[in-house]
Parts: sequence; structure tokens; C-alpha cells
Amino acid sequence: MTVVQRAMATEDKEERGNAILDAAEALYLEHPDRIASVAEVAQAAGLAKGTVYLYFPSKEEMLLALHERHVRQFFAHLVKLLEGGKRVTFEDVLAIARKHIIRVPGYLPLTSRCFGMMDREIPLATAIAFKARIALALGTAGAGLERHFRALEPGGGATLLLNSYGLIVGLWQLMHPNERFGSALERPELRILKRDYERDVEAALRALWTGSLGVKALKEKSP
Amino acid sequence: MTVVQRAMATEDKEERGNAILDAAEALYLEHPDRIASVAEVAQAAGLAKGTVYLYFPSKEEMLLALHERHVRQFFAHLVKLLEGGKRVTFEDVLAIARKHIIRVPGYLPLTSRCFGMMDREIPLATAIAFKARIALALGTAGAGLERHFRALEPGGGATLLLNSYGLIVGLWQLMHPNERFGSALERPELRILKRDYERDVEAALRALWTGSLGVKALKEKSP
Amino acid sequence: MTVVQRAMATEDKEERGNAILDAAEALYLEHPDRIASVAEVAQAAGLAKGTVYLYFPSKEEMLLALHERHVRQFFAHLVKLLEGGKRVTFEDVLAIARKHIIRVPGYLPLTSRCFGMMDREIPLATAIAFKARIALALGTAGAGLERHFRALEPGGGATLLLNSYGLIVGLWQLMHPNERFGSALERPELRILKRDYERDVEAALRALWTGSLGVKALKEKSP
Amino acid sequence: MTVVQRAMATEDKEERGNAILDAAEALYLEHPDRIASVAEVAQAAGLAKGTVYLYFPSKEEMLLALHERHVRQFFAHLVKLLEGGKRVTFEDVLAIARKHIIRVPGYLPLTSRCFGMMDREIPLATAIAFKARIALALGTAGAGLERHFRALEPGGGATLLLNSYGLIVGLWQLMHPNERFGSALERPELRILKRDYERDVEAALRALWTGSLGVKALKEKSP
DNA sequence: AATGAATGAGGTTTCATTCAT
DNA sequence: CATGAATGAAACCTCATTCAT
Repeated sequence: MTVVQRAMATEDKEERGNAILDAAEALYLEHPDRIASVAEVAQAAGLAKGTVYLYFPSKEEMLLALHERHVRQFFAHLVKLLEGGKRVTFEDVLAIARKHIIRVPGYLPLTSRCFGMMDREIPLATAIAFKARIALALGTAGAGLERHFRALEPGGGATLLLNSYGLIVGLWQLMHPNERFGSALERPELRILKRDYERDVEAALRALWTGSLGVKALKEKSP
Repeated sequence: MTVVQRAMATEDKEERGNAILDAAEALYLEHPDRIASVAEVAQAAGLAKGTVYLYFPSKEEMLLALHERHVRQFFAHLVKLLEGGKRVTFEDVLAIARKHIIRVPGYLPLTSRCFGMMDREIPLATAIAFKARIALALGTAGAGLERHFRALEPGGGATLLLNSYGLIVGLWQLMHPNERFGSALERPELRILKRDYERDVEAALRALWTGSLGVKALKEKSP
Repeated sequence: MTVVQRAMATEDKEERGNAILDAAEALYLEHPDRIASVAEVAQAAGLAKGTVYLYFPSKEEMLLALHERHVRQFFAHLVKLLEGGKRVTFEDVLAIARKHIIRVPGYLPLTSRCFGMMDREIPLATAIAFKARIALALGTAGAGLERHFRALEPGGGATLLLNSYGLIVGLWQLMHPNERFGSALERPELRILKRDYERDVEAALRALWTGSLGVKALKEKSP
Repeated sequence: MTVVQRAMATEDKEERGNAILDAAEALYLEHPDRIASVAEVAQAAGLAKGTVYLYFPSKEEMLLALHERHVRQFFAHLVKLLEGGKRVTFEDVLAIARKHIIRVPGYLPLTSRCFGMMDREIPLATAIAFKARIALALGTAGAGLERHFRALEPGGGATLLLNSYGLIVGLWQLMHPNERFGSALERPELRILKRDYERDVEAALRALWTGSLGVKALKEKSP
């Protein structure tokens, strides 16, 4: 990858925008408990503060762009799976979620943050545009799901994806803070909270899908 | 200048603490999109700013206390149901959730906020103490659930409650921001996002419970 | 004068507000070419930045308050003169203007700035309130003028004061920048701009009043 | 991407400089309450930001050039009048001022701004050069005035012009902000500020000239 | 000559918290 | 106990100007 001085070409610009997101992501992973200031992000990207604002209209929209990159990644892989021609099972979908959501460092915390931002800090038009892009992917993936899981009615694919997404994020928020409790979790009164997020969420997803599709549909390969 | 009585007895203290929470809640319901400043809360409670700090060590812990009041309310009703001697169905539990979580104004947004705070702003000891209290209620309710739903293994009641809670909150976060899109949701590309939270979350919960307990267990009355 | 730590009493508060204005004024006189930052003003007043905002809602309104103090000073002396019982001549009024406007360091530059601010930075309600207070003094002084100068029709006193004020400020703006030209003003082509503001403005005021009142009215003592 | 021709010849350069000033002026008239950014001016002129800097060394000097264009316009017409061979009265001069200053949209606000800039933002050499050009016109017009108004001593013409200019600008600054008060001006306490700038300034100028020249001189035609 | 990407200084304001009264 | 005046950190964003292309 060439480091350009000035991103003149459109593709250079895109690359630089991504470089900024990379820097923001790296900082976020270093300190997931705090959002770096724009100045820090700029410095980490080897740019001046003002330059960041050439690429993102506000700090919040920068974070949203980072989040969108995550989401797109997930959907890209999911759609690829669904349109790959092979039969797809719940386990296949779960594997995608595991690899491209659950185990991606920073995915969930950032998603959490962005949920909070969508209400306020993000201008309405931007929020709508973002959601419209997501909706497109959601529609595609939902339709794909319906092809593979015949128990799904029209629209049921998107619904199931939304429900799953909510479950993944909600459960993470519920359980994640406990991690910092450390050995306190061994105390009898807290024992009930000592859990393994990854195992739990997968079990919950399995239950959700079972309940949504029926036992047989979940187990059998799609035709 | 605000003239107030001094709250000397312990019960008076608790009462005043509750009055502060009432004020905070009222303000929160008026403007769910923003957390009132301590000054506003104090004023609404007819107290001075400094006085609030006699009752809550920090703003965050005040919000957490408010949240806890919500949660306790829910658990109290749930436990009462489960220990009431009558057979309990999923629909009964759902009704409690509907009445004491889903339809309580401000419950979900505040829960959302508190999730975000548990990581950072809340001192570890406070967070642990809070969670310990919740864990107690969770254990009781989980055990009660296991008595009514025989398909549940030991510990399965608490797990199911956690999963349900995560689903309720996560889905709300996912869907709630769309409300401000207004008529934009009619656009074809956003249509897929036009949903009814209450209906959706209940369907999702039903699926989750079905998948967790099995179809029969869900429908039959507990013995 | 006792310096209080915390300005609890209303009069202490007023005093502290004035102390802040004093600090702002002192800084302005040191560097008339730049408005000190709020941080600097606070430091000069021995206070923290935030404290300044307890007394003035914005930097601009602080400057406006400083300006108003100037203006009130002038009007107070003018009204005192006009209501003093003695006959008043143009020279008497001019002396007040000279002493309380023209020769007050910082009066004119600050007035200039405030003119620029009234359009934009000052909230409408504040601007109106400010002007209303000025209008009151203007009415009083104008009426006083009319009593002493019989050539003035009703309303003519305020008009003459406004015109005079405009002339004083406008001419200052026109001539003041030349001061920094230094010896360049000796060049033949700039000679025409080498002027003495105080002498010029007084001559101009004399002409304005002569033209407004008539020669005789200007010279004769009021009855 | 904006495609423009290169301005090579000197006259082309001047023409392009004027085009930039036209754009700046147009923007200024659209939003008299704010100075457009260089980027906006450039865009309005169909040029890139950097190109503006090929024609003006700084934003301030661009505005000054725009102001100078206004001033030259006024002086050109005034000198033409004075050197036209006909007898000239105050009313004739006033008509010029009315047409080429008072009623020119943007003239006064921009003048106001430029007054504020001359102290600081404009480099000394530039300020001197600008003033020297003005001084030349002022000398010419002043001398012309002296030929038509015999009551004027040598130098009195320039002085009277300066005084008049100061009065026009100063009064405008004093009165203009009130326009945004709208109907609030009807309130009794603000009534005294409800004025008509054009009428007022003309009356004031008439008074100034009367006082400077004497009643007779003002009325009679020059020989 | 023209472009427009990159720069980075600069200052306001908020508000949770403290502590003198 | 109650008050509310004082604190001060923290971070955003703009935009005039430069200079590589």
C-alpha cells in the first residue's frame, strides 16, 4: 500500500478515509472504554485534525462509518454464503455471525455506542441514509434466508436476522460488564452471573431459531 | 432560595432519595432523548444541587438507582406471580414483562444508558453490589421459573430470563431509533425497517421460549 | 474593600460581576487590538473560567455589559448636568462627552466592537433589553436637553444626541487607524489624513449643533 | 472540477479580480450578516479556492478591495459633479451620497467591517497604500468642494467630507441593529429608537453642513 | 496558472463535583 | 443537614492559508 501525500484520485480518497477508520479502530481496541478524541485519531493516522473533517463531517459520523464497515463485512459474508449455491444450515449462519460479529474485537462495543448515537448525535438524513443501506443488505440477506429455510414466510428472514442481531447485542451488553468483576464472580451470590458469553449467545440463538423455524427446519439441510 | 425540611431519620432519608429519583424520572420522561443535569434534577426535586450529592455519590449512581427501582419492580411482580401458587404460562410471564418493562415509559432507554455506564462510570464495588442484588432476584425468579416449566434444567430459568432480557433490550435499541424517521419509513427502501416493536419483541420472545422449552412446554400449564 | 471568597449576598455578586468587567477592561486597555479570551479574563480576575459564565452568559454579553457600564457612566453625568439647575451650554455638554467618552481609554474601540456584535452574536432579547435601558437614559437626557435648548422640538434632544454619538464614533473609526501609520503620515500624499481626532471631532460636533440649533441658541446660556 | 481559462494578460487579470469581487459582493448581499468564506466566494466565482489567492493576498485585502471599489465609485461621481462646470449645492452633493453610499446595498455594512479591519488584519503597507489612494481622491474632492462653497477654508473641504462620512457610517451603525427588533420597536420604551435612517442621516448631514458653512452658504448656488 | 487536499491554531461552553458558609 | 458559588477539564469544529500536483 502506497502512502500518498495528497489523495487526489477518488480511490486514494477512499483509501484515506479507510486509513482514518483504521486508526480510529486501532485506538478503540487499545482503549475500548473510551472514544479517542479526533485529535488522537488524526495523529494516529498521521494526519492533521482538520483533515479528518475533510473525510467525515463529525466525530459521530466517523464512528458510524466504522460501524458500517463492520456491518457490511458481516452482511457481505452472509450474503455470499446464502448465494453460494450450497445448502445452508443454522450452523453455517452461526459460524458467520461468530466470525464476523461475535469474535470481531470491538464490533459489539462499537455497535452499542452507535445505537446510542443514532437517536441524537447523528443528523436525521445521515441516519436514514445509513439505515437505508443496511436495509438493502438486510433485504437481500433476509430473502436469501427464506430460500434456504422454507419455514420462513416472506419477510420472516429479515425479521429473524433482526431478532438475532438484537439478541447478540443485548446479551453482550447484559453480560459484558461482569468481565471486569474478576474473581468477585466466584462469590456465591454472584455465581449465577458467571457465564460465558459466546456459549450463551450461541445457545440463545439456537433457541431463537428453533422457536422461529421449528426443530426439523433447523436441523435439516436446505434443499 | 429553596426551603426544605431536613431529612434526619433513616426512613426520611430513603424517602428523600426516592423523591430525587422521582424527579429524575419525571424529567427523563419529559425528554427521553437527554439526561437532565444534576442541577435540573435538584431543582425539580425542590432541592439544591449539593443536596443531591448527600443522597447519591454521583450522577451515574443516581441513574443506576433509578434503573434498579425499575428492575426490582419487574422482579417483584414476576416473583409474586411465580410464587403465587397458580399455574404459570409463558403468556403470564409475558404479561408481566409487557406491563413492567416493555410498556413502562423510560424503562428501556434508561436500561440502555445503564448498560453503557456499568463499564466505566460506575465504581467497581458499586457495580458488584448492584449486580449482587439483581443476581439474588434473578436466582429466585429463575428457580421459580424452573418449578413452573419442567423442561428447564437447573440454572435454565435464570438463563432464559437473561436471554429474554437481552432480547427485549437489544431489539429495542435496534428498532427504536427508526421512530424518528417518521414518514421516511414509507419509502420502499426503508419499508423493511417499518416495524412494530411491541409485536415483534413478543413474537421473538415466544420463539425464544419455544426454542428453549419446546412447543409443548410452552403451551401447557405448569402442574 | 473586602474580597469575599464566595459571593453569597446579592451585592457581593454585583461586585464580583464588576470585578470581572474590571479585569476585562484592564486587559482590553493593555491590548486594545485584541479581545482577551475568557480564560484570560478569568485569570486576571483571579477566578476560574467557569465562574465567569456564572456572571455572564457569553463572552459577547460580557463585553456588552462592559460597554453598557461606559455608556451609563456618560449618561449619568450628562443627566446630572442637565438636571443640575444651572444653565447649560454646548460647551458644558461637550465637556461631558470629552471626559466620559472621547478621553476614556477604550470607550470608542469597545463601542465600535459592540456595534458589530449587536447584529449577530447578541441574542435578540438581550439586545432589546440593552437598548431599552439605553433608550430610557436617552429619553431622559434628550428631554433635559430640550429644556435647556429651546430651539429643540420635542424629540429633537434625543435625535441630536444620537447624531452626536454617531459622529463621535464614526469619525473615530475613520481616523483612528491612521495613528499606526506613524511617520508615514508626513508623506505629502498622506498629509491630508494627518489630523487630530479630538480637535476634529469637537469642531464637527460644534458644527452639527450649530446647524441643529442655530448659532444664537448654541452660544446663549439656557434660561 | 471547475474548468476555467487562464487569465494571462494584465487586463484579464484585473477582470478576473473584479469577477471575484463581484462574487464576493453578491454573496455579501445575499447574507449581509455574515462574510462568506473564501471557499464560497471562489465557488461563486467559478474558481478554486487557491485561485483567489493568486489575485488577493488575503481575505481581508479582498474585502478591502471590494470596499475600495465602492468608495472610488462614490468619489468618481462626486468629483465629476464638482468638476462639471455647473453650480453645485448641498443638495447635489447629498444626492450623490444618497445614490452612491446610503442606498447602495452592502456599502455601509462593508465599510463598517473594513473600519474594524484596518487596525489589525490589514498589513501596514497595504493600509497606507489604500489610504493614500483615498487621500488623493479626498484631496481632489475637497478642493472641488472648496471652489463651490466659498465659506470653506483651505482644507475645509476634505474635513467636511470626512466629517460627513463619519456621520453617515456612525449613525448607520447606531441605528441599523434596531431593524432586527421588528415589532418590538413599537413598545413604548423603545419607541424613541424607532427611526428612519435615511431621513435622519440626511437631516443630520444638513445640520452638519449648515453648521460648517453657515445657512446662507448652504442655500446659495456656487458662483 | 489553476487546483483543492492538507494544515492546525484557536477559543467557547458545559456541567459534574466540591466545599465554604 | 442544606446550600449554591466556584471549579476546571475536556474536546469540538472552522476556515484562512499553503503548496504539491
